[in-house]
Amino acid sequence: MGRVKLQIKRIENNTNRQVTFSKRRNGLIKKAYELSILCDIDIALIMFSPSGRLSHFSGRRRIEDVLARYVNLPDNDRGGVIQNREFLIRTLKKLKCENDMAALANPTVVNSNVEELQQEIGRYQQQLQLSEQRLRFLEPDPLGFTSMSDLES
Amino acid sequence: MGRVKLQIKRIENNTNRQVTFSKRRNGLIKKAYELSILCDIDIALIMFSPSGRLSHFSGRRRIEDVLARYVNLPDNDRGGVIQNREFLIRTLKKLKCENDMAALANPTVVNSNVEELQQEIGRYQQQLQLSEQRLRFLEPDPLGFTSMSDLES
DNA sequence: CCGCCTATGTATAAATG
DNA sequence: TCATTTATACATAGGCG
Repeated sequence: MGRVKLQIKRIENNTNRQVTFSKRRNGLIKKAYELSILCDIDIALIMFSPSGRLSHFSGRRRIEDVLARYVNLPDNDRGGVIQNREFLIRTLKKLKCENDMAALANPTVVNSNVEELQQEIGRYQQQLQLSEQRLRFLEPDPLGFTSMSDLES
Repeated sequence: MGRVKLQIKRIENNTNRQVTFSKRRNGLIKKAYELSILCDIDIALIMFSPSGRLSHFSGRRRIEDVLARYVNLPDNDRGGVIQNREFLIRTLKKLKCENDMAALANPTVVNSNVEELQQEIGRYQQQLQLSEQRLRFLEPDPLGFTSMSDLES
C-alpha cells in the first residue's frame, strides 16, 4: 500500500524502519482487535520494536491467559513449525500462474532452514505479483476488458 | 473492506464467522510476517479459532523464544504483573527443551518440512522458466526493460 | 471446506506542512 | 521529529462453483 510497491525485505534505513514499524504495528493491532471482536476469539500479539521495546495486544482475555492456554495445549495440537509451514505452502500454492525473469537471476534455493525459506517465498511472492501485472499488460484479454481492477492482486 | 462496510461486532452467523475468521487470519499472519521482515523484529501471534483450534505465527525466532523473551521482561516493562509468571516460565522451559530434544532426536521431521518447501520452490522455478520464455516472446526488450528494478521504481 | 472473482473499503509509502 | 495528506497498493465481503 502506499505510493509504491514495497519489497518485503529488511528496511535498512533506521529511521524509515522505525517509522514503518510504528505505522504497521498500529495497523496490525487494529486488525487483531477487529478479528477478536468479529469472530469472538482469544488472541495474543507480542512484538518487540526495532529498538527492543515491547508492544502487545490481546482481546477479551489477558495476554497471559491466552499464553497459558497456548502452553497448556497437548503437544500434537500445538504443532511447532508445522502450522507455519502450512501457511507457507498455502501461500505458495496461491502463487501459481506467472513469474518473472529476475527470480532466475537468483538461483539460491538451497536454503537449509525454514526461516530462510520463508524469506525466499516472500521475495517470490513480490516478484510474482509484479510479473502477473506485466503479463496481463502484455496479454490483454481478447475483448479488451482489462481495467485497473484487473491489475490489482 | 469488501462490498459492504462491516460493523466491528460479533458475527452471529456461525458459518460467516468461521469464513471471516479464515480470511482475516490469513491476512493477519501475512501482515505479521511482512512486519517481522521489514522491521527485522521478534513477533509472536497466537489465535484460537471460533471452534477452538490454534493458529499461530512467529517470525525469525521460534514462538517459544519470543514468549520467553516476553515473560522474562521486568514487570514494569511489560506493563503489569503476570500472575502465573512462574508457571509460564517453567512450562516454556519445558517446551523449549522438548522441542530442542525432538529436533536433535528426530531431524527427519524438520528436514521433511524443508524438503517439501524446496520442492514447492522447485516447481515454482520451473514456472519461472516458462514465464521467462513467454516474456521474451512477448517483450523483445529493445531498451533493456526486463529487470525487476526497472519495474519496482 | 476451498478457491476464485470483483467491487469496495482500508492500510500505508511518500510527500508535505 | 511528527501530524496530515494523497495516491496507490492491498485486504476482504459477498457471491459462485
